[in-house]
Amino acid sequence: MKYSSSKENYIKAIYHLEQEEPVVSTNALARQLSTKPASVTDMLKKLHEQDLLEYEPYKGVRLTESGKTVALQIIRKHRLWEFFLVEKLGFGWEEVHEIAEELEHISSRKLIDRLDEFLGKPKTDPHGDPIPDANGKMPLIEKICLMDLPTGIAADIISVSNQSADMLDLLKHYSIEIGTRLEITNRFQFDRSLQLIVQGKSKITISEHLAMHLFVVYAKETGSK
Amino acid sequence: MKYSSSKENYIKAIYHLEQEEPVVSTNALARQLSTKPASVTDMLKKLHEQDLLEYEPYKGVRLTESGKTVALQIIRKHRLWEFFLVEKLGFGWEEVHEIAEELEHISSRKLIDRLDEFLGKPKTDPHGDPIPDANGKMPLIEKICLMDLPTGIAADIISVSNQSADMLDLLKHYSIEIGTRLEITNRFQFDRSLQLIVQGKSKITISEHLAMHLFVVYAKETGSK
DNA sequence: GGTAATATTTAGGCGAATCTAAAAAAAATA
DNA sequence: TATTTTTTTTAGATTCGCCTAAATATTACC
Repeated sequence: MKYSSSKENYIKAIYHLEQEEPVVSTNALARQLSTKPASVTDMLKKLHEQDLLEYEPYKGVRLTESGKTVALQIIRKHRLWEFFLVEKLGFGWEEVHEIAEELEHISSRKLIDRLDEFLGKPKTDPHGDPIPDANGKMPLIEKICLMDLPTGIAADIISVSNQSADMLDLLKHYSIEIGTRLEITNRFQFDRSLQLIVQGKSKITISEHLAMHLFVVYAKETGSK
Repeated sequence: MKYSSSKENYIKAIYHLEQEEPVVSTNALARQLSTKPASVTDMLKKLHEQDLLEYEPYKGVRLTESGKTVALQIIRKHRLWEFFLVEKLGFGWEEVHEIAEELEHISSRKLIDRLDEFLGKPKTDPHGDPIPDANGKMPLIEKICLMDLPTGIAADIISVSNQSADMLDLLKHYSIEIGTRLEITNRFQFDRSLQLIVQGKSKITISEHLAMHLFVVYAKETGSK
C-alpha cells in the first residue's frame, strides 16, 4: 500500500508523539506538523478510514498495528538515509535531517533493503537512534544514560554517536569500544554521572555527557531462561 | 527556486521532446506525460508565467534559457541517481529508471553535488546517457556509431553501457578499454559496421551492435587552435 | 477556397490538502 | 454545579493538478 507524503508525515508524527503519551491529541499533532487543528481533524478521518489509526471524535488517536507498521517503515527509511548521508557523503549529523525528510518518502522497498545492505545493516543512525529492521523490529538499543539503574543487566556497546577525536580519545582512556560489555552499578544524582563495570572487571565513572553518546544493546541472557 | 514534482516532470518532458523537434506540441506532451491535452494547457500557462517557457496559444512551446537550466539539473539528478543505484546498490540498469523518477525530485543541491563526488563524477549513466555537470553542461559524449564519419577527429572511450561478461570479452579481444583512443576511418553501409584505428596503431572493424555500446568523448585538440 | 479532420483551449468540476471562522464538546474552575 | 476556557470539529473556501465535454483555432484535403 502506498500513501501520500502528507499522510506519511502524519503517521510518523503520531508514532513519535505516542512515545510520550499513550493517546495523541489533535492540538499536539497540529503543533508537531506546523499545521492547523482543523486540517488535522480532516486528515485523521481519512487515516481512520484506511484503518491506520483508532479515532473517535474528541478522543484523540492511536495508531493501529497496521499504522505502526507503516510508521516503522518510514522511520527505517529516514534513519538509513541519514546514515548514508553522513557515512557515505560526508554530511555533518546536524544537517541531514531535512534531506532525509524528503528521502524517506521514496517508495521502493527494494531500494531501501539494498541501501540497508550497502550500508552494512547499521543498528543506529548518526544521532544514535535505532533503525528498525526490514520487518519493522527495533533493535533493543538505548542510550546508556537512559537505562534503568538497578538492573544488573549487562549491555554491550553497539555504537557511538559521535566520532570526534576527543570522543575517541576519551573512550580509549576508559577502554571502551564497540562490543565492550558494561554494567551500571550507580547513578550519582548530583551530576547524573554513571558508575559502570567494564568487561566485568574495572570500575569506572563517566559523565552524563559521555553517557548520552553511548548506545547499548541488552546482552543476551546467559543461560537461564 | 523550487518547483513541484509535477512541474519538474513537464519541464523534463519538454526538454526531451525538444531534442526531436524545435517546438513541442500540446498533444506530444500529453502523450509523453500520460495525461490529457487540457491538463497540459493548464500547466503550460503556469510555467509560462514563471518564465520557464515561451508559450503562445496554439503555437506550441519551447523552454527558455531558465527552463533549460532547470531541465538539466533534473536530468543531472536523474542520471546520477541511476548511476548510484547500479554501481553502488547493484541494481540492473533496466530497473533503475522508475526509482530515479522519484529520486530526481529531491531538492537539496548539496546532496546532489556530494553524490556526484562520491560516485567519482561519472560522465554517463548506466544507459550511457551523458550526465550534465554542476553547471548544467553536457559532456561531449556520443555513441561512437553516431559520430560523423569523415572527421578524422580522435575520440576517447569514456564508458561502456554494458558490463556483461560477453561484452568485456569482446572488448578485450579488440584491446579496447576506458581511455582508449579511437579514430573512425570508414562505415560499411551494408551492416553499418565501423572501421577504427585503435590507439593510433591497429586497424579493426566492429559491428554496429558493439558500436552502439561504446561512448566516446571528443579528444582535446592536440596543439593547434 | 471551403469543408472536414485534427489540435488546442476554455469552461466547469473533482479530490487532496490546506486554511479561517464559527459551532460544539470537553475540561477546568469558581 | 454553572460558567468560563480550551480543545476539537464542522462548514465553507482556496490552490494544485488533474479530468470531461464543449468551443474554437489550425491544418489538411477535395
